[in-house]
Amino acid sequence: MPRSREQNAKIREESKTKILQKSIQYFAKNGVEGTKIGDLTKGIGISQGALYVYFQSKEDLYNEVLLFAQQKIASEELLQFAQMDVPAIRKLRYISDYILKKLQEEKSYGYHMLLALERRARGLSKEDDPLFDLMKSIIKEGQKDGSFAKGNAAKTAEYFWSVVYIYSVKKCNDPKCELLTSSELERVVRG
Amino acid sequence: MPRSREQNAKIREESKTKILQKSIQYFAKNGVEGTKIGDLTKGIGISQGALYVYFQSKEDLYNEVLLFAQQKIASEELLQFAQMDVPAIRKLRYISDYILKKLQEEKSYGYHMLLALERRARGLSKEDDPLFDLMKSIIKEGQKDGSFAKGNAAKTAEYFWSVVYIYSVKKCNDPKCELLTSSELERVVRG
Amino acid sequence: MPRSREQNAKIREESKTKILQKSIQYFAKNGVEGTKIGDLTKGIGISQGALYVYFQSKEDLYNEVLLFAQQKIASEELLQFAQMDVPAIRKLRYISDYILKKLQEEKSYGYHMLLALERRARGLSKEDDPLFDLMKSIIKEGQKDGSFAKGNAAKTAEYFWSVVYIYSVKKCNDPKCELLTSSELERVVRG
Amino acid sequence: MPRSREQNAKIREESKTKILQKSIQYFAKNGVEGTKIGDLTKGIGISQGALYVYFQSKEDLYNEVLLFAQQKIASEELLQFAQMDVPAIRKLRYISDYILKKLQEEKSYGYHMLLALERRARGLSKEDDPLFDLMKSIIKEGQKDGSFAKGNAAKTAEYFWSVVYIYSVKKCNDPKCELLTSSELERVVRG
DNA sequence: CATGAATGAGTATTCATTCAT
DNA sequence: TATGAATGAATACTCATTCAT
Repeated sequence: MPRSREQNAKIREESKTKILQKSIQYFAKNGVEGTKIGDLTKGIGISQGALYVYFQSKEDLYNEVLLFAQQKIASEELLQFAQMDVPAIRKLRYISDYILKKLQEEKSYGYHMLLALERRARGLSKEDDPLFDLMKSIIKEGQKDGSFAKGNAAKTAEYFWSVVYIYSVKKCNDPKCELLTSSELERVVRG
Repeated sequence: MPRSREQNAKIREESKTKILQKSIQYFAKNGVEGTKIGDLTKGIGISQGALYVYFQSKEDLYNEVLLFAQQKIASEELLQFAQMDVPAIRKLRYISDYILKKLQEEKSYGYHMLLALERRARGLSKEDDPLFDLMKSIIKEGQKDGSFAKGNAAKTAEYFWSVVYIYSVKKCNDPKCELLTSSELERVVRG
Repeated sequence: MPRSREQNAKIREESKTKILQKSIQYFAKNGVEGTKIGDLTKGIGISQGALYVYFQSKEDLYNEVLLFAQQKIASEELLQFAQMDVPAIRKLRYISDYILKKLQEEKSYGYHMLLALERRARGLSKEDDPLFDLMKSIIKEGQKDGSFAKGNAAKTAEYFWSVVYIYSVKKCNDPKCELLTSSELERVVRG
Repeated sequence: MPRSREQNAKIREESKTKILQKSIQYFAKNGVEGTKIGDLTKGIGISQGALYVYFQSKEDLYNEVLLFAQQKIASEELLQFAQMDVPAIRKLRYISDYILKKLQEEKSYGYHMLLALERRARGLSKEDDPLFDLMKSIIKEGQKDGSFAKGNAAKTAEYFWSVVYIYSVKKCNDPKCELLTSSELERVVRG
């Protein structure tokens, strides 16, 4: 009895997700050029051919991995902090605490964050994205109530996430490295 | 009639420096894995063989390029600011102004800075280096006179240079990107 | 549907053996340095990449080829002559006849013999090997019954195989060259 | 004052001889393909360019080295033994003693002998040469007086020199290896 | 003639991708 | 779909030879 169309789609989706999930650490640690398909598939536990069933090319896989990481990060509680009914300065603290705690505790969180921020932090993309918008709106709010430094909110948001990015990179390369404290991280916003 | 020993030494020195100098932008833009020896030598205007007269391997070249960039940055006026007879806060300002102005004006300064900071910023090296020591001593001084935020000076110095690094990366990938202002950069130190 | 594990193992085994088998003549004729991977793979009828699926490097392939040739030679009837219930002098004659006949008739036998003896004959190895042990024991036996010249049996065995080696080389380079007769070859042992 | 034509010729000859002399060990140890011009010239203590003043190519140098080695060996006392007024068996002994003693005592004698015999021993040349003729005539003489085994004298001479060749190779690769004794060597002739 | 830096064709090796099973 | 052997274009590196000085 052949599988139904839905079952097939589900299985396909699961396989694809498994590959994306496990690819993240390779791209995070070694970049696109530094990641070898042979190592990757061996690490994942699939054949090289299987990869090309789900992805057209290494480049394609990498792009999907970036999207996957962005969605993972954005689907976290992170975005919910923006809607809490507390002053901007508290929101910022919740976010900083959350990120730094996760970076400290979950190795994979660093990989996700690194890849989620990669293109923007390196100046390769200016596209809108939820993380950026989140921080921008909090900064505007905080500037209005006087608790944050004046200045271009978009620029400051980018500053904030750039710092998060570079510390994700550090943590990814050296898991024992010391992270910033929340108040250190917040300096870039609060001035 | 052969060239004199000095002539040869000079030719060798010049060739090696030319290679190092011109390699910087390739490694800064593309990293080690992304830099192809064929492109590199074509860009420099030498044969592939010539490269291997001076460097044992691509990896070797890359390491020498990193050192070269570090020395270039450290040989700038940058280190002299530390010895000026002004308060720490003024030294910091001179340094911030200097770096941001150079990053803005000279494309190659970004390449040098990026490579000079690369290993440390990515958590791949903890070795002492002049830039790091410079900032650490200024921070200690500023903490003593109360103008900078308290905290581990080494950690704060690393924070500062990490920000300089990531903005060098941005500038390298997108020459038109907007840089931080000095006071924005200084936030990570002043709190 | 993927091949079964056994099918793959068989394919691998066959491919590897095919490469080893066909490489022999290249290394026998041209040595390691004189053998070009491009020529070799073209001659075998495979891509260059395929070679590196089975062997780590040219050096590695060469070493495996040496072993393969040794095993091939040692798996021949050659070793069985030692156990026959005849005097040493007859064993020696059987062996001499066998080797010289095969050298004469099968071009590939010369390649195998050449490579099997290569390292020992050139003074690059003193390891025990079946051919050497075979001859040593026959020599000891023949010395005991007085039919062979006195002297260090190991040294005499090496002498014998050295002569076989150099005539294999000759035959490999000049297929029309005249070989020794058995009694000429046996002189080194019989005195 | 420019040098006279003769002086120039003499200097040229000396330089060339020096190169030939010192090249021998490289070709003896590593063969043509295994000998790198860079190593060779460095070892000799001349520039790479200088080599091409005297020799057209590596191949050319190698051929001249072979000739040089042959002449060196043939200019030794070796050839004089043939004219001594003693039985063939004594001549053979003188020659065997002489060769084995020189091989034992002078490392460079092995290199010369190896190269002098190289092409013939490997079946790459059938040209007449003095060593070969020397042995052939002694063998014929010994066969006439009944002290040597019957058979084709040319073939036996080749056999003799092949053994000398392979033991030169051994000695060259492993200077501590044990050589044959004269009577062992003579077996191939005496039967 | 001598030097040694430079060349570039040649060579070994890698790796993303394909394809028969 | 899944496998992994095979491909071949790309890549790093070598080395005999040339040439300006």
